Formats: sequence, structure tokens, C-alpha cells
Amino acid sequence: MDQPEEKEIAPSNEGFQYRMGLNDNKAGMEGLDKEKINKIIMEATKGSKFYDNELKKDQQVNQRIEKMLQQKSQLTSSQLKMAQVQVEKMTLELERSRDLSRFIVHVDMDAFYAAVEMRDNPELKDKPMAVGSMSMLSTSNYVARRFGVRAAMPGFIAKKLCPNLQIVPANFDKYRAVSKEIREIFSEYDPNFLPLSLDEAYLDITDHLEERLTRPEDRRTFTVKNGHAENGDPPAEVKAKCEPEETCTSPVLFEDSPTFLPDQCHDFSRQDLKCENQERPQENVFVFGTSAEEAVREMRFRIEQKTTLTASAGIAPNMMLAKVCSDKNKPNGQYIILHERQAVMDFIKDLPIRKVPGIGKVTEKMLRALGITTCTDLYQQRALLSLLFSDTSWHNFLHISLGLGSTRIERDGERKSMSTERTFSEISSAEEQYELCRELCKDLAEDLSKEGLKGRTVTLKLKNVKFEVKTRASTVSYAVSTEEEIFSVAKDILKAEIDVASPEPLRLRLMGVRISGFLCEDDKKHQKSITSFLGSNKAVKTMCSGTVDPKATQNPAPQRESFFNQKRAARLQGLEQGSTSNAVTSKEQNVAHPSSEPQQDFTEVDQICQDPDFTCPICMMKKSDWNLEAFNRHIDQCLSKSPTSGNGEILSKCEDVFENCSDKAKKSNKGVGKDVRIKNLKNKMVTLAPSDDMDDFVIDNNTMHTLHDQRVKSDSCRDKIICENSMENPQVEGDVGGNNTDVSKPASSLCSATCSEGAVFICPVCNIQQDTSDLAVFNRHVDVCLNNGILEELKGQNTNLDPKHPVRNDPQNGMAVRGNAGNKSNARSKRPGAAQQNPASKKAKTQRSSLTIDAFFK
DNA sequence: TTCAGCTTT
DNA sequence: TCCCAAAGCTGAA
Repeated sequence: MDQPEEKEIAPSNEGFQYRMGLNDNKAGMEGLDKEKINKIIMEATKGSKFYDNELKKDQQVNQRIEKMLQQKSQLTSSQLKMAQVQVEKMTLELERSRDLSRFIVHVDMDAFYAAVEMRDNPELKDKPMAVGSMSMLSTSNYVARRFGVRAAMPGFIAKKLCPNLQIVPANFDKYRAVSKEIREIFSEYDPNFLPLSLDEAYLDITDHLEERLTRPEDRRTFTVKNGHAENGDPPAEVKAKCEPEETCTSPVLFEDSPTFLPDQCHDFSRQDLKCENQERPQENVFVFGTSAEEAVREMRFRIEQKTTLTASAGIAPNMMLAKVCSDKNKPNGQYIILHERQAVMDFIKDLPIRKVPGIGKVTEKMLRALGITTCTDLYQQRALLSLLFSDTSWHNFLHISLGLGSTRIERDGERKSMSTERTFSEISSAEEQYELCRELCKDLAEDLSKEGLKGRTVTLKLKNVKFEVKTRASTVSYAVSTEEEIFSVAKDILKAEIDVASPEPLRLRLMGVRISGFLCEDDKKHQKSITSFLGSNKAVKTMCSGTVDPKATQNPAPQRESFFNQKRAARLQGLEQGSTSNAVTSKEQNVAHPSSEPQQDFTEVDQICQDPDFTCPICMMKKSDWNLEAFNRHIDQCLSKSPTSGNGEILSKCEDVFENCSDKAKKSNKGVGKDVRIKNLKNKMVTLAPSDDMDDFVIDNNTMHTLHDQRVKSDSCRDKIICENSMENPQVEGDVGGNNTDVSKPASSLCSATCSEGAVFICPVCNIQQDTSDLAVFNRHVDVCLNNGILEELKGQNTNLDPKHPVRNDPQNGMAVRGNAGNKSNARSKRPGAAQQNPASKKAKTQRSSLTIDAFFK
């Protein structure tokens, strides 16, 4: 981004000032000197509410520093010694793991937005200009920077610094288009490059360099016509000779920036530039070498030719160093740290900590208070830091001080939150605030929909006219994504804040809405399966509003190319090819989709159908040649080998499921354990999963097979109720279960201990209610039934059964289910925690024992 | 785990 | 006219 280059406001004890950047030493030439700049800024800001707030924040940092220094003064020498030992140990470990094998590049476009605007309007080229508005500037060109005009500075102050400043409104569509061009080039050097923003990216060019060694020269040769290549690279075979310095008219956007030609580049080998064709002065040919510097230079060259914009780059063994390097020769330059430990340490030695990504103004100030300003200081004080900062922080400091950073560019980071916020002139009317809130929710819902995300936590951010920022969050038990859903949560938060401020109005200048706590993939599948099987004839109702959002069910948010969609495609293909093994019978389709409409949504059922995963839940072994029988046999063996660990694990999963039920019940504030049915088969497991009416939990087939029986035995196991309870029969509620948290015990023993009189025991095999309240007796009955082979018989009745994909038609929820043995992920995906609830659905259930989920495991 | 505030870019 | 937006992290409860 532009911002890292042009640092923002840095408050200090004396107030605050805009931080001076790299070219500050040049400020005096045509612009203003530092002192004058600060004076103007101070005059423009002093006394404003913003300024007051900055001072307040600054005071808070000072207090933190004071507290830290006090802590420091209380440290004993033995504490320090111990810390020293600890950090030494860690230092050694880190040193051992140092990886110098990668070539990581950080590329950053120079004053990107400003450069684009100057390119498109050459009149701006020699004038001080900035992109943004009177309220805020995104970036400025290098002429303006001499006057102290920087990113994150309000335009009106910039105008005071530089009255001739031209402020151009940002045009993000244009920047995105240019960014696309740049990224096309990046991808040729690293197809998995990591974009950080429109103008900045990390690349790992290690593989490219390996390939580059064998790349013929013509593929490293680029021609410039009249100083500018037309969009794209010229044919490699076109070769011409010239003197590059004379004819390469690099689009110099900044007076003080060098041309492309890399005199300023570290370790540049001029021999790599060949100028061979004097007869064709209109065409210049550049041949780039095979080294890392050459590859990066070539990349920058191509960017410049394609966009007429310049980029700076850093090459280093890790991301942290590469980022620092890219700043070293900015603008339009590059820098490499050789891949040797000593080179890294030399580079780090005098590096000011503030240059390191992740160390901002507050951290800098805190470290400065400890006398730490360079990375060497950081290294020397590492023991002290380990005592004063959190683990995360001092580990980070230690990494920095050793010049270590991430050596793999991974797009691991699944997004953790998404938000939108808006600044406006004061809004004090509640009505307008609600309206705005709804608008923000709408925007956010659209953004979420683009990425197919749903989250459980809604955060409202409010900034009042005094610039005081408040965030208020609320986590709900279901994932929200639509405007209605988000608003129903956000408006309650807003209401609470309005109430708190009452009778004074809430005087806001900013409002933001954020969603976090996104469903993990498994949860998504789970939620999807729930909504889809309900979707055909039931609207998914949300707890918050009690209203139905038709969009939520009729037009589900577009998902990223999911596992399901892939499977769907595969399945459709399979069907087309006449494959019958995985085909869903028409009966199932009718059951699952009563409307007989084409199947629009694919549920976990699809996964089960398509992907029988015979991974043993005990030992996690997986064999491709296992069939159901062999798999079951294996599990039996596993269980008999290590009954404790096996059951322990199973039971802990079981507990997990219970916990979720319990949480759900707690959050619904409607009491726990209502309408919970518990299944127990063969004394091994008890588990729960959401049933069709969402108020109601029954054992889920898959979970049961995975966690409970550990075997795929039968289609008819489902829905046989061992032990049920109901809100309507609360006489035992609360006093069952006691404090039994021993999950190592078979669940049946827990159940025996906790089921109270009145439990209904229906054998899952013969489906006959048993005249007993003793679980052990009941379980024995089930075992007998099982041993009688009734299940096998039942299974045999289903003529559509693929031995690998037994199909169960669930009469209760209308869901066709194909069983597989299940695995960890399946089990997780069945967690009821993400289930949507329908509080309106309260079936009257009578004469059931009351067994609370909470009580069950607590 | 949740939430509010902080930090960074 | 007049001082951002978005995301991740931390620490306390």
C-alpha cells in the first residue's frame, strides 16, 4: 500500500507531528524544512477535537510505559537470569531453524495512486499533487512530499503546507485495472504470489530462479520501442542494439527518482545489460541475467514498460527482510540481502525497529522507553523483553532481532473478519443512526455474499464527535450473513448504546459494522446441510428477528467453489456416464426434495454419498481397499486393542457435541436440554446432532457411526430413542447428571447414572419400547437384537444399497442419507453449535424424562 | 470464549 | 467544507 511508505501521525509528548519520511532530507530544496512543517501542522490542528483525542491516546500510551517501567524496576536479577537462559535456549533453537534457501521478494509500487494520476494527466507531473480529498489524502507525489504532504494527512492541512497542492479524487477502478496488469507480471515469477494490496505483493521466486538458469537468453530479452514497450513484451526474437542509458526513456514520475536503469541497485552487474544494435536506435534491447537481482530487475522493467509506473523491490531470505529491503532504495530501486547469515545480521544490526513491519508508533515508543531503537538493542534486551511483553510480542521481537521471518508465502490466512464503516458529519438522531446502521449491514451483507461467508459475531463500531471510539460486539449462536440477520443483531447493540447515552443523544461521526467468527469449512458444510435439507419446505428462521428472510433460503449466498460443488460436478459427470454406484434413487430425491425440483443445493449428504472415507477414528489409519466390512472389522480390532484411548477420544468428541448443545440451549435462554433425545447403542457412545425441527436433537447417523457405534451397521439405527426429555416435563431437570465429567467412562454408564425415572427406551433395532428404566438392561436388549442380525436383514431390504454407500431414508426428517464410516471431520461438521434454531418450533412432547444436556456432562 | 480496545497498514 | 478504513491482535473477565 501507499501508507507504509508514508507513515501516519505519530503523537509525542509534545503533541504530535507527521512523521518525516525517506526524502525528508530533501525537504529543504524546494519545499519546507521539518521545523516549519511541524509548526504549520501544529497550528492547523491544535485545539481541535481530533488533537485532544490524540493527546489523550498519547497519555494512555505514556501510562502503559510507566506501568512497564515500574514492572521493570521490580524485576530481580534472578528473574532476569532465568529469562536469559530461556531466551538463549530459544535463540539457539531459532538459529538452528534458520532457513536461508528461499528468495522472497517484496514489490511495492512507488506512490501508486499518485503515479497513476500523473501518468494519466502529465500536467500534474511537476506539480505538487495528492490523491484523496480535503478530509484525507491517500498518497502524494514526491514533489508534494517536500512540503511535508503525506498520506493519511487531511487535505486541508496539506493545503496549508502547500497552497498549490492539487488534490485529485481517488479513482479505485483505475488503480484496480493497473493492479491487474502488475499482477499478471507477478504471476509469471510466482504463480502463488501474495498480493497485500493493489500495489504491493510478496513473491517467492526460488522456483523461478531455478528454472531461469536454463532459460535461453531470448526469453530474458526485452525490447523497448521509443522508450516504451507497447502493452506487453515484444517478441523475444526481436533483437536490437543500443546504448540503453541514452535511449531508454524511463517514465520518470518523480524528479528525484532515478530512471529505471539500475545504477542505484545493490550489487547490480552492468554486464548483464547488453546493447547491441546501434542501427536501430528506436528499439532498445535489454537482456537480463539469471540471478535473483536480474530477475527482479526484469520484473520491474516489465512493470514499467507495461504501465509506465515504477516499482521498488526487496529481495531477501524471508518476508520480513524483503519488506524492509523494498523500502531501502525507494523509489524505483531494489535491494538484496545475500542469503548468508552474516549478511542478514549485518543488515539487521543498525536497522531502526520502526522500519520493521509490525512495529508501529506505539511499540516503537514503548521500546524506546527501554532504550531500544535498533534491532541490535532488541537482541541485547531480549531477556528483559521476555519479562515485560506477552509471549507473542517477545517471540516476535526475538525473531526480528535475529533477522528471521516467514520463509514461505502462504495464503493460509483465511479471512477472520469483514467490516465496513463510514465517517460522516455528526448524526445525533436515533432514527438516522438506525437507518445508517441498516445501510452498513446491507453493504456488509453484499460483501459477505461475494465471499460466501457467514459469521457469528457482529461488532458495532462507533466514534463520537470527540473522536472517542467504542466497539461493542455480540456473538450469536447461529451464523449471520444477510442484511436482516446482521441488522437484527447490530440494531440491538446500537439501541443499548443509545440507551446508555440517554437522555443525551448519541453524537456520532462514524459507524461501522464488522462480522467475525466465520464458520470453519466443516461448520459451513454443517450449516449448509441443515439449511438445505430444511430449505425445500421450511424457511430457516433466525433467532434474532424471528422473521424469515426469503433470500436466505431461496437464494443462498454464492459460495466459493466448495467441496460440495466439486463433488456435485463429479457426481453429475458420473451420472451422465451412466454410473449407478453413487446414484441417488428417485425415491430419495423425492424425500430429500419434496418439491421434485432439481437439486439446487448439495448437502453433507452428498459428501457422504461421494466420499466414503474409511479413516479409522481410533488410529486414524486409512486404507483405500477397505470396504465397509473390512473397515468395521478394523475398528473393532482397534477398539479392543486400546479401549481406553479409543473410547476416551470418542467420548471426548461426544462431550464436545454435548457442550455445543448445552451452549445452544444456554444462549437461547430457553432452558437447557429441551427436546433432547439421546441415543445409546452398544454401551459405547452417546452423542447428539440436530434434528429436523431444530429444537430437537437426535443422534445423527454419521456422528453416530463415527462416534457411537464406530461401525456402519445399519440404516435403521437412526431415530431410535433411548432416552428423551422435554421441557414439558421438567420434574427431573437440573438434578440429573450431577457432576459427572468423567468422559473416560462409557457413555452408557453416564446415562445410567443420569437418566431418571420415566425415560422412554425404544430399541433402535426392533423399534419396540422397552419396559425398563435401567439403561444397562436396555442396552443388553439392544445387543441381543443386534446379534440376532436384524440389522443385517434390514439393510438387505434396501435394494438400492451400494455396499460402500448404504442409503438410508430417514423417515423423520426426510433426508436421504448414505452412510459412511465417518471421520473426524464429519464428526466435527455435525456439531450442533452452528445449527440454526427455530424457537417457534416447540412440539409438545409429553411423558418423557427430563435430562438436561448441561447436567449430563457436568 | 467473548469482548473491548489497541495496533498496524 | 475540513482528520480514514479495514483487519488482526491482546489482555482481561
